[in-house]
Amino acid sequence: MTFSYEYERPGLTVDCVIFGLDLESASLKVLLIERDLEPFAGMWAIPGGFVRIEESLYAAAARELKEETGIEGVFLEQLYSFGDPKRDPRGWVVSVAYYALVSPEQHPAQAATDAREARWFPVNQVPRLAFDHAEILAVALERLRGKLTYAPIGFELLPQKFTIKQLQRLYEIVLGTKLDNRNFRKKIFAMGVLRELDEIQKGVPHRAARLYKFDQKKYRQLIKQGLNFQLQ
Amino acid sequence: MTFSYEYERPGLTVDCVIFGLDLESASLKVLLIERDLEPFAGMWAIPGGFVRIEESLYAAAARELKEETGIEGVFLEQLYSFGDPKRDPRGWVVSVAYYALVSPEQHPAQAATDAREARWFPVNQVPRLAFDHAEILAVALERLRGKLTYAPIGFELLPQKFTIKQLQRLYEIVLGTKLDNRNFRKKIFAMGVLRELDEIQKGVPHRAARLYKFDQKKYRQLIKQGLNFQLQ
DNA sequence: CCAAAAGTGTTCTCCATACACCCATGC
DNA sequence: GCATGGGTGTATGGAGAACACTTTTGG
Repeated sequence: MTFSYEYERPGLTVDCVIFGLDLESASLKVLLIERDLEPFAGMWAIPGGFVRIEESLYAAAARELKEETGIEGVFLEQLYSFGDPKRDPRGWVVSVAYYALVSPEQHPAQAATDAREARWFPVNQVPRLAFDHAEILAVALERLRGKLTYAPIGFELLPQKFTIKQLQRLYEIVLGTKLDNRNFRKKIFAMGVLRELDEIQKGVPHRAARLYKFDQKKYRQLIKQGLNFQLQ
Repeated sequence: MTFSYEYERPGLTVDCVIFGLDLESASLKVLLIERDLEPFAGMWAIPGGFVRIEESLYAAAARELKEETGIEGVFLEQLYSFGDPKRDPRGWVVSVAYYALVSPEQHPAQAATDAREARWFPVNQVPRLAFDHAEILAVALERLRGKLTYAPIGFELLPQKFTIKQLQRLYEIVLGTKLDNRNFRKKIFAMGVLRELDEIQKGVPHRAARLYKFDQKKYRQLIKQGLNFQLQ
């Protein structure tokens, strides 16, 4: 390794795959923006942009997320870096991809800086995407499905207060399986990471379900003790 | 996202955390190089270097691995990208870290381009490292331990032909646990990813153990069928 | 023949699964 | 009172964990 100025430098971007859960349509969605600028103007893409100097990768991802979609304060984790020399027609641009988990009702699609429009698409009905964004989305989906079974990140896709049935549907939708409600309840309660609230659902035309919260404190204690969250 | 030349560009490096298993000393080791150049000259570091234009990230990692240690043709996978603006005293340098798995007897430490020396260190006895390499190593270790339990990457750390006991020791060493040999055998055989060879160990002062090979074909069939490798 | 590691079965416990009915509420 | 989803218990099978002795080989 020698001094860096002897070497060509790539452009560096971050891209944020934003997942949201739509319980009504029972589908996992991804937030895309319609590009306003070349290259790929008019095409749909994962929101993202160039990293600024003196900015960490995480900070850049969080900034782009906010600038392009208005979303902030959500789960955001690095996914993978994409550096195929041909991935960007403008030249050598490496992208560090992140993925975010939000509950869409709290984050309606919102127009953005350099995009015409932002819109939620079901993950299995996305249009053709700019750059290598189809590949990035595929990697993100795989990560989400994998991580969901051994880490309690599912809660990030739900409102703070949720019913057990909603949590179960979340797993069914993302993993594409059917789960037995009795067994699911047993398992999720046995983990001891839910705090039962004194509230129930409002505005449903049938018996209202009890609401729960994810208990981060209890979860942290559990991992310290070496126990691991494992669903399915 | 606009044209890239409006933005500052970072230096881009790859770093390769190289893990090797030493069955004799029953320890997991990492291959480090002693830096010959500033910054951090004389200090130990993870091998790595700048990515060249027109080169994919994987290709850069594989090239650096070969140039700096002579190792090639081994398991090599992207780990994580590190972009803290202060991580390199020379300025803004982002690093995409990879990790490699090798069997050290097949890869004795070997001097390299811009290093004084290369040496294997037990992972819990590494010297102070240059840059943020201690953090990179920690992330790599965590990944290795995590992945070992659900993916058959352990074989990459052993010679092609190995005994069941060696495989068991591998898991014990990396995961830091003790395993029951009868249960371990049952489980590993039940997976059906080992091919029994007509050979036995040579040169041991006691009963020689049968040798096995990892059967990649069978493994691929199994994942196609949806079965998953799960140990512990 | 002795040291050292290889190799082998059984029991028990617990967790995952399968499965069907009553309950509470809004309309 | 009825439709709709909420909420509950039990029986069974299978996998993981615990556990100790015999076999083989080289020296």
